[in-house]
Amino acid sequence: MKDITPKLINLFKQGYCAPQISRISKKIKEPSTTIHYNIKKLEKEGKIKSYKAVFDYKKIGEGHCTYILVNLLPSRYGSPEEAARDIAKDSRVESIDICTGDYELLVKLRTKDIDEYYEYIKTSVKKFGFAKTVSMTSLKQLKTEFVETED
Amino acid sequence: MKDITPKLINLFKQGYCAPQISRISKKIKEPSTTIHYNIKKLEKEGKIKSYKAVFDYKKIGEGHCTYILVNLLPSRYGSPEEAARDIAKDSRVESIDICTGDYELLVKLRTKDIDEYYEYIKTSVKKFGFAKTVSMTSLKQLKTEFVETED
DNA sequence: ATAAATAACTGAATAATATTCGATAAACAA
DNA sequence: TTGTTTATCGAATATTATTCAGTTATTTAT
Repeated sequence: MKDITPKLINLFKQGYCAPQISRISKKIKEPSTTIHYNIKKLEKEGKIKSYKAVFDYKKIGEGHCTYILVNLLPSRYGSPEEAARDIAKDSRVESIDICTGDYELLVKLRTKDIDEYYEYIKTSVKKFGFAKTVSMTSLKQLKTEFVETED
Repeated sequence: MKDITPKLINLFKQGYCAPQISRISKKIKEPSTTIHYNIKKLEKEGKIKSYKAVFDYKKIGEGHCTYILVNLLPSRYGSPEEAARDIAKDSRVESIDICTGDYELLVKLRTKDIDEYYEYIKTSVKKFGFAKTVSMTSLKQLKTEFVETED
């Protein structure tokens, strides 16, 4: 057996999906060629960046999700943006924002479990120069799990 | 001219996309029927929930993004989950998590501009019984749930 | 360890879908 | 107005997904 599942998940995180023109055509009752024309236009304008899969993260072994508010040591990087670019390289970092307020960065981290999360914090404090962090672990994600099923 | 664009964006937020089996087949050099079989399996297991488009939110007029940490009035709802379900109904709420820490909810809000954001806060404090909120407006998104941002 | 049952893989055929093309119509600019 | 660009859309073509059936691999039961 060749376990291609991890490869598929990885590709779907990058994209490798496409719009369903004929289904959209039926839904909004316009010719499929018109739908096609309009979608290509959205893509050319850069309004649509890609198409990707939505996962049930628990089921793919990435169930632990934590939002980390970060204060950076002023000494380590020239700017929060520079730090953020470095932090973003880790594939477990799902998103990273530079924000207003008491904390410069908001890092959304997905790990297998709390142990992997703890290990991440420990190494990152050193590696990136986190001066102070506040962690908010997600107990339940309501909106990302929402998928409409009516046709 | 029939402006289909808003309809398309709305549908793409729900799904209306599909995996590109033949492209994946070429990429990882496995027969397309094998790819097909494995993807269907992932779908049946619920590991993949749907396929969606990824937008450039600035370009589609949803450029203002704020993370709102929320304390709820204990009186209004029976549980934070109940409140979250109500809050999630607003299409401008991109995600909502029930979290550990000082604030029960983390709401990710996408609006056109700061004025719409302010209007949202004003009405939500009353409507959902927000006792206390802390707002972190995203100045720059280095990485989103979906794709890395290059600009 | 062996047999039976189940799950996974795959090529060939078919069904469904996207894309191209050319013609028309609508919107826009000078 | 007139010319120019943008948008719509049906018919033909190209590409892609899906089904099916045979095979192999893996797991389960005896």
